[in-house]
Amino acid sequence: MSQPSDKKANQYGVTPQSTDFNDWYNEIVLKADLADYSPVRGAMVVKPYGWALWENIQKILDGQFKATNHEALAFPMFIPMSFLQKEAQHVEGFAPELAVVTHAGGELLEEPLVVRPTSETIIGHCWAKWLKSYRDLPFLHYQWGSVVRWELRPRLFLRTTEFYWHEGHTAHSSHTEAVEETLRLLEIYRSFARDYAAMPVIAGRKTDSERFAGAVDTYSIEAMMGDGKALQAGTSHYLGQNFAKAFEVKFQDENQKEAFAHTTSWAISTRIIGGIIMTHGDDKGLVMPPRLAPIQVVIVPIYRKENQDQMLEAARVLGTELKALGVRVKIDERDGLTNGAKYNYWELRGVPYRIELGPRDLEAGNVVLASRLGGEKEILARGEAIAGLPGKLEAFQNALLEKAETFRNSRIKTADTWDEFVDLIEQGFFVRAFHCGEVESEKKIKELTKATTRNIPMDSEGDLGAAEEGVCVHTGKPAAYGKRIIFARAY
RNA sequence: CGGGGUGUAGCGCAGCCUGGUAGCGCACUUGACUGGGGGUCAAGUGGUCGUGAGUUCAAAUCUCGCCACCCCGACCA
Repeated sequence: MSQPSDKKANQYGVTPQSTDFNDWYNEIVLKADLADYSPVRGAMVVKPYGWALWENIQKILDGQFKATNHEALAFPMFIPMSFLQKEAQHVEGFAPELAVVTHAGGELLEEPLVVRPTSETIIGHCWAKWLKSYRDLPFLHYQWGSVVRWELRPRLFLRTTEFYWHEGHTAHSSHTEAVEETLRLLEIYRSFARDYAAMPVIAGRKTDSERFAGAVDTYSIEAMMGDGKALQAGTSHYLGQNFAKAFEVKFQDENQKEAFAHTTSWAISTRIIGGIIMTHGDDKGLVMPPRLAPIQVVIVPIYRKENQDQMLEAARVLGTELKALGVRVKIDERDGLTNGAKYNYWELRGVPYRIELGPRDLEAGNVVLASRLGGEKEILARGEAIAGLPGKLEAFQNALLEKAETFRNSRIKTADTWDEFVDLIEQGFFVRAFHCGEVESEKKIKELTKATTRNIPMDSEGDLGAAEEGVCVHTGKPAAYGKRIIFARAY
């Protein structure tokens, strides 16, 4: 662990966000014990604390999938190379980043196997076998697993060679139903990000150039990181009949006619952990949203040698009472560290609340409560503190969301002229602007400003999605989409 | 692949110019003292100096090749 003597590090041993946001991010991930580098470039090791966070994310999302009648299953990680080639856009999109197995069992394989970059193709293949009648539909499937994309510039959590996710795949008899499904998942993602990760996101449809390889429409939730850059935190795709036609996913409909299924796919990956870090983290380290935090409250017993056993025991009893209320508690029983070192240790790891329990408190029947969001430490009567903690955790959750929302709202601006647009992007804002919808123009904008279209906000996004007419901020042509869209530099 | 940079203990670095057989801080181990915001003292563990070759009595240090990693750009959940 680096010390305050490090060149760029602050008193907490971390490069401040304002000095270098990227360095800050990398250091936090490593020092907070979320992940580590592996011997393979770009492939990360997720450490227990990071995985515990991911497990909490999985639990919530998995519950929501099941509540909407989806079924979990598992497809293999190896896909015949020829499958990828069946959907033209798809192979074009993924070819550069495929990892391919050419040898197995000591022999050259007749057909190379792709390590799945995503599973639309192999699932399409299987569905074709399973689907006979409209009565079989819909297929509402999803799987938890990992996929491999040979990225050129990996970053812990944000862009790793192998990453963990769930991928949902559904097949429907009608266009309408498939589109409903696509939007249903977008809403599940939006509310998950907001209500659990405390990340305010903009739900919207992607423009042509940002669409998933092989999709008819791609929807995303876009979050704003602490440096103003955008992070695509989840996607939901309406695939139309593209994959159904490539894999002959067809059935006999009510009118005894042969029809192709309409399919969707959707995903949230471990990337969202990077999003949580960069949305809430500060110069002391992580700040975990309580609803996802592996540890919600840490108890630091304060003692001297002569009362060590007594204080540890008191801490354990307190911990047990909190656990009984459903609070995720950790007791820091490590000896030989000063209290200050422990405080910093848990603050770096973003634990929302810390209870200090010392001899004076024990005698007076009090505890000291400190919030990761700062402010004065509170001295509370023991019983009151215990009973009040679940409520405080909720309040903490809300405060985090509010903080993130205030920050985000202050960094979304509207531009009507090109000069304005460039200036705002340069300053790191999300920019609402009209666009003509031409892919060439999007490319040019990216070249000139490094900004891309994030999405076309849904009508439900309030002012951000309000209907409005205007002319393209880049070409001056009439605007497409009937509203302003979001531009930003992105991860 | 293009541009830049770095490889010396787990991490961060010094030593290299001017060759003489490796050092500092943190971490780690042991003990004592300490203990309400990153403690003190003492004693320790840990390195074929990225790799191969060359020059030399002698190479972390000089020469040449190779490799790896990091940062910036194109790609992306």
